[in-house]
Amino acid sequence: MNDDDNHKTSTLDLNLQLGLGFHVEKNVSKSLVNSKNDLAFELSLKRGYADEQVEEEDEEIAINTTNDRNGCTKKLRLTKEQSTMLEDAFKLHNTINTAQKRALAEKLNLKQRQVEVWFQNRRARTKLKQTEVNCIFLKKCHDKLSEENLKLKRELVELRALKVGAPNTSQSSSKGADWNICSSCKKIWKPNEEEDVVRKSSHSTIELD
DNA sequence: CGAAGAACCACTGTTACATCA
DNA sequence: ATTGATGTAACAGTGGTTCTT
Repeated sequence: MNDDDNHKTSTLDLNLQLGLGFHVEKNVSKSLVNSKNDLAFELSLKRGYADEQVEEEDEEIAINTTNDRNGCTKKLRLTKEQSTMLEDAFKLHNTINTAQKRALAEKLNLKQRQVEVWFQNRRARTKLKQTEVNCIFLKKCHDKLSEENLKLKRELVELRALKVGAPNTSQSSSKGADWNICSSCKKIWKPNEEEDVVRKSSHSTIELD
């Protein structure tokens, strides 16, 4: 690592510590990388050469994965410190650009790929959590509206009962009280005059839902 | 200028492993 | 010591965007 690299890393580290690097947009971050003699670095970054270079560097640093007998990568948990710092970075910005990824990976002794995967998984977890919160919220709304709807239907029944029970109507006052709310299906129904109470399937109803 | 292909990135779903009760 | 549940690191597949030819 040359002096320019050290300068770049220390600048980025400072940004990470101060939370500056995650407040800027992607292109602005690129201009940060682009400072001074970093034009060549940016060009190589654009062409993907930088990643190859970093991959080689990654092999030199300690990582949280080991190989088992079959050569498969074994998953090891991130340390508390690594998780905390990743969380802090995520709080500032839930996506990272290449430079930030590189700086974080270097700082945490991880591969860039690990940092990238961590952010992907973290975003997925956040989204899942938010979906759950939204579901709970919508369910509460639904329950509240259902309750309100039921209340309004009951009011309607009462008003109809009053209307049919009022003087100068052609119907008898007792008929208004015939409207019922089925406790199981929550339908408002009016049994036919000759209908058996048990034969609820044929009653005239008002849908509540 | 538009089309095709490459490279990159983010997202989603899945798998495999670590940890805990 | 064993087992099932849970959390999560890692991966594969896919689609969108950007750049190059």
